[in-house]
Amino acid sequence: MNEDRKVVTRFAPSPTGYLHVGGARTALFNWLFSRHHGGSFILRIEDTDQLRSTDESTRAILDAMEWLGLVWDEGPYFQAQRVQIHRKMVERLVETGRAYHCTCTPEILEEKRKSALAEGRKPKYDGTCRDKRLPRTPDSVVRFRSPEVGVTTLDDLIKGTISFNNEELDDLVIERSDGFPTYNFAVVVDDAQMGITHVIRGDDHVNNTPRQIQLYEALGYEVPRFGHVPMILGADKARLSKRHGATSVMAYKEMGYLPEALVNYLVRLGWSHGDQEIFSLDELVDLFDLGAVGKSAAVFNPEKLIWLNQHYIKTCPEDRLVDLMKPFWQERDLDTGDPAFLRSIVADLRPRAKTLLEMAESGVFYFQDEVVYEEAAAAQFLKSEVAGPLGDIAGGLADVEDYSKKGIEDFLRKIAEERATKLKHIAQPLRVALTGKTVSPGIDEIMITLGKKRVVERLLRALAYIERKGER
RNA sequence: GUCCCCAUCGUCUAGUGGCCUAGGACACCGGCCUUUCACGCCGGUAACCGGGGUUCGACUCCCCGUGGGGACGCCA
Repeated sequence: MNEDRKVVTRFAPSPTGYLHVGGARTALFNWLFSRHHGGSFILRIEDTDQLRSTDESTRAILDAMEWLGLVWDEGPYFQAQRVQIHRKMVERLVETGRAYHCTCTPEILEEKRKSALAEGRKPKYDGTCRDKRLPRTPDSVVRFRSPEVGVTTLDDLIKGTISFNNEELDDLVIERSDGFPTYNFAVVVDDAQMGITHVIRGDDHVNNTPRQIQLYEALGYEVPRFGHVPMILGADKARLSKRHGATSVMAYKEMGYLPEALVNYLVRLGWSHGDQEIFSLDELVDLFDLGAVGKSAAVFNPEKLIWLNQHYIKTCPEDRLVDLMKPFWQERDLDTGDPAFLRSIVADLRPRAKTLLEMAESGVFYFQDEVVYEEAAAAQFLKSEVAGPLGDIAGGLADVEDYSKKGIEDFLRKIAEERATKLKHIAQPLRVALTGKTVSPGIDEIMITLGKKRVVERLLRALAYIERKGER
């Protein structure tokens, strides 16, 4: 093929479910490849399976693509709307003798398949109708007349050269009895007519490729370059599926992952650039190429994704992080109306959060003036002996002029000293009084974020709680 | 079963015949910091699937085995 032609790639999902992480990685590689080479990227929905395709799935896939930032230059095109074109091309093959009508029933075919498997043979169409020159009938399908001898060679951009003996390949169906083209045919016609120069897809398609190459040739099309990316496996090395955990891209959004974390994680599953782990999208566009994609399957490792997510939470611009967090708190009916308050909360929470969801949950106490005490925390720390120091804090806070981390720490240390105890002994009770929990951001950070007024209110509530408990 | 692909720490990977006493990252284990939890910092455990070749020299090249994955649909 002409090497100086502009690169055109595509992602062609079938709308039979959500976008899963494997598909997302394929889309990402296509997107990066075209961007890197200054080409364009097309989205095509392969909906020729009328039974399983749904509009909801299409919508879900588009949403996920957008969330990941994989914007397409053309499309989405819908394959089912192109059936007239496909039929015309099928007709052309029939006319030239490269395809023929077949009336074998699915039942008979299935039987033959089973017995072939049982006898240890490779199941192949036996060519019953190949030379019968049958006319089209309501139940007939169209099969491609594939060469019986010779070798078809694939020069894969990732896997290298792969050869197939043509005798391994049988006469595949290219048009179903319902008049719709099958995948292997439609994909060839569409890729060729849309000018796709590089077909980058999962390596579960390797075995389809020689058939497709034969179709390109029979149709008189230029054969594109292929790059087959290895599969993503679960922890047990089996193909990644729901039983390994979340596989839907949008599920990761809901679990509080940042799109850049998922993108960074997925790109490193199979691709690398020396020892570098963190990549911005711009860097990826600059650095990505198929030559650095590995040949072997990779195990999906949620731990590393979490680490990346944590990294991106730590480095995300504050305003954006606040915007990302809002929906998580609004979902919990919390008041997100005070921008300064939110910014401060987010600043407290972000260094210790793995996901936005976790961040949202751990920050709920900021919004609740009536702090809910965890039972064990209250039992251990809200006891009568801490009423003294907590009372001192509540009473003395108004006079603290330097209400900063430093000033607050000095103030608390002074109270500890006066009470002849150590800061650590009053820190936990104070933490429980302010948050209801034993684990939280730093006391000083919380006090600044909450402000003196709320801190005093919470302390008074805690003192009342201690008193009530003492009476029982 | 047949065909196709793959094979470096538990995981993701660097490595393209001498730079390897095999590097980085996640996870894990210690230590430091400390008002909890994290963050951070410092340190540690841990791998070239096996066997034959080729070569002065193999993680790197070839063959065989083994293991894993994929395909074998009127699904894509």
